[in-house]
Amino acid sequence: MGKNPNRKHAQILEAGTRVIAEHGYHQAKVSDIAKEAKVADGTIYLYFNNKEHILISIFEEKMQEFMQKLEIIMQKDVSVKEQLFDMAQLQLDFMESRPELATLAHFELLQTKGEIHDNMQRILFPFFQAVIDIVNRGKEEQVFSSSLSTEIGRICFVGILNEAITTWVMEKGSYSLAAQGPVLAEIVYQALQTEV
Amino acid sequence: MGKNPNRKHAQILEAGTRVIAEHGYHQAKVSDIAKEAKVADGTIYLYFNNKEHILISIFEEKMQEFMQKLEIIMQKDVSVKEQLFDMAQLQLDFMESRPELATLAHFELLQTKGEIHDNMQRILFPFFQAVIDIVNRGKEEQVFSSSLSTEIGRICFVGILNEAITTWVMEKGSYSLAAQGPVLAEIVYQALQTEV
Amino acid sequence: MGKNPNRKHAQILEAGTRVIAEHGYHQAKVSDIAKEAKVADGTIYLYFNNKEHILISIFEEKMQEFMQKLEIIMQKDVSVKEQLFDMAQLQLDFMESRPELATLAHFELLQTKGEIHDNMQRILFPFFQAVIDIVNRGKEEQVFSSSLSTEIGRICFVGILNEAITTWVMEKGSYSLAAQGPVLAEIVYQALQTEV
Amino acid sequence: MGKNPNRKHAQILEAGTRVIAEHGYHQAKVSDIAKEAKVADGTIYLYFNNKEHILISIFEEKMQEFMQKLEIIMQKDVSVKEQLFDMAQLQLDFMESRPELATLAHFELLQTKGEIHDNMQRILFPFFQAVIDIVNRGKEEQVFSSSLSTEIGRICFVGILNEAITTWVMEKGSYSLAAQGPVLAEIVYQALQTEV
DNA sequence: TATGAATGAGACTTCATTCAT
DNA sequence: GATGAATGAAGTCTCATTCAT
Repeated sequence: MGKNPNRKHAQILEAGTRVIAEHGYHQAKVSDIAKEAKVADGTIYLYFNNKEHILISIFEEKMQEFMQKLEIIMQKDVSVKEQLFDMAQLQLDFMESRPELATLAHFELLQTKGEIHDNMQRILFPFFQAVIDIVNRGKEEQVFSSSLSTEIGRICFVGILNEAITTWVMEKGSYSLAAQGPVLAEIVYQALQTEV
Repeated sequence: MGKNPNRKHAQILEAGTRVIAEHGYHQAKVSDIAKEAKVADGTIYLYFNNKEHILISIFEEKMQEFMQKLEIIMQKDVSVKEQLFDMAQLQLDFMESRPELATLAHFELLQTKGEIHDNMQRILFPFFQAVIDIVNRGKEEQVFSSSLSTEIGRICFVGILNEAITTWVMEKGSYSLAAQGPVLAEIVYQALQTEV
Repeated sequence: MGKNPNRKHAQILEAGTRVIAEHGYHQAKVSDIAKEAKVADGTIYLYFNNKEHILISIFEEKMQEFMQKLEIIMQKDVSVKEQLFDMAQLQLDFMESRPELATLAHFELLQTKGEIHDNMQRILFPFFQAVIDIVNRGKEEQVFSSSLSTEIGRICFVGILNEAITTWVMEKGSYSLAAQGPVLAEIVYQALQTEV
Repeated sequence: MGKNPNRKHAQILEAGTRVIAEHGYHQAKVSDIAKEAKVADGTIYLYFNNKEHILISIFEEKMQEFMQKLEIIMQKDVSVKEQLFDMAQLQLDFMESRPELATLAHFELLQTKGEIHDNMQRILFPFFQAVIDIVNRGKEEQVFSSSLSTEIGRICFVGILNEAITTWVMEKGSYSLAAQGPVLAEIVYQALQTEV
């Protein structure tokens, strides 16, 4: 009665997310993850090559889920403004419902080299690309300033939302992150119109 | 030849900055820092209680230096716009001239608990306060939207500059960060006028 | 399709011989032997008590096969010289056709205590006895020196052939071992005539 | 008062020799060696890169000692017979005074691949070369048969002495190994005269 | 002050063995 | 009998910290 065949895989991933989010990657012991997942230490290694692989897998899986939702938004035939608002809202909603992920998401910033870094970059790439796409579309449709480089546009979008999420994490989710969506989106929308 | 009495203290701090910036805090070995500082392993512990304290001291010292420069700007009797531009420029200039610090600066994001986190928050607090002050002044002088909360204003400023710095670090400083100052400041300035 | 009832037993033994000969006993994983034998890990334990017993069983079985051939030679009514030549040739032929066994055969040297050692000694005993018998017969028939102890005689025979086999294993069987039979036997025959 | 600077190095090597000889390399735990050497586990790693390196170092050091004695014999201006007798006697004397080494010496036979094997081969090479030299000299001086290949000659010498040593180890040194020197040397001397 | 050899707790990972199916 | 997922004990190695000199 092993239930779902990869039930254990999911259990470990969930446990890993909780433990790493709480203690940080380096403080998180594999045996803690095992205990949290209610499996033996060795069982971890039936599903993951090593500790690093757990972290990367968590990130990859969550990001996949996020990207699926993002792609639906990206394919909608709506105005730039509406799309940008939807994107921002999605990001905040997603993080609010998975606060551990919000904590993990900043991990890559630290890893300026090594396998973890490379994988994080790889995994984040499609998201960055989506932001670049919406900025470019806005510039083409002349709702955004053509005097701003696309990269600077991406920095605005990502930076404002990231800082909002980080702040919320620091405050341990004591208020609604999602409720800030419209305001933050409006600010980004206005920022991208800056003529320089 | 001991020169200055706390010559060693400075040596260790500089060495620590380089080693931690290169490998990350957890990968940095105390013995590596000692070697880089050209002192014995044990000497480190004459100046610092433990490894954590090296990190905190680095951060504290650099931030002190930064805050001194920032205070000069804050006390100037100039327009809100000029002050905000000066603040942004200072931050970018400072980071470009100390790329290791830029790398370290994001460390606190990871530490959601523990002594490091608490100290980082304490050290960053005066800077955040300065940003809050300029936002408030702008709102009072009605150059910024009064419909934006001050905290959201702070998020805009900090988020956009942080992301610009992070991106520059990731690209290993392959372009001039300081040169982006005017554009980024202009964007922040515009963003803060958003009516919601 | 179970064919022979102890078909699996033989499969595992053959697989064990290959895997242990290739990697050595300690490096050989039970799961590798299972994979090579195309059975499940757990199946191994239906036929063998533990990993050690696989090794002992391999040795025992191969030695049994060898001893059957040796006994035929021992019962032939031929001269001491002919019998000694036949014995040497058999040993080399046998090893050349089972190079994995040659590798395993030296294992006992390592185990100066423990269950493996005791079993190896037990298994090798009949072979040593056969060598002792031929030496004794030679001494009785006065073709070998009576001034040599039988044990020293045994050491000559076993030592020379063993070293020849070991060398051949080290050279990864790049030449014919069996072809050295007549020369090596001649040397042993002469050595056993040494008066001291 | 650290006494000799590499006192610890020697302590660990001696402890390693004892522990590995008793339990075998794979059964010997690094922590056992540390305990036997009366140092902390971590101290081992100040002097050796890893467990393998301990084994190789033991072998290398003992072999160096042996080779120094052997070289003295090799340079004496004596007859082939006398030199061969001296070589055999040295080997037996050396092993009898270091029974642990005798146990270790056979280890290389097992390691048909890997770093240990390569190092053992490298370390044993000079000894094999010395045996080859004496065999060649005997052939040149026509005291040994010219119809025997040098390699076969080496096999005789090494094989007979090895088996004598192994047997003595198995019997746990219950008799004098060195006392067998003259007899064994005589046998080897005679064996090398075999015409084929 | 300064040194750096020594410590030893603790982490990750492996793998022989078990047992529910 | 057969399976193979799961177990968990055990071992190697690291590195922050100490302390005798």
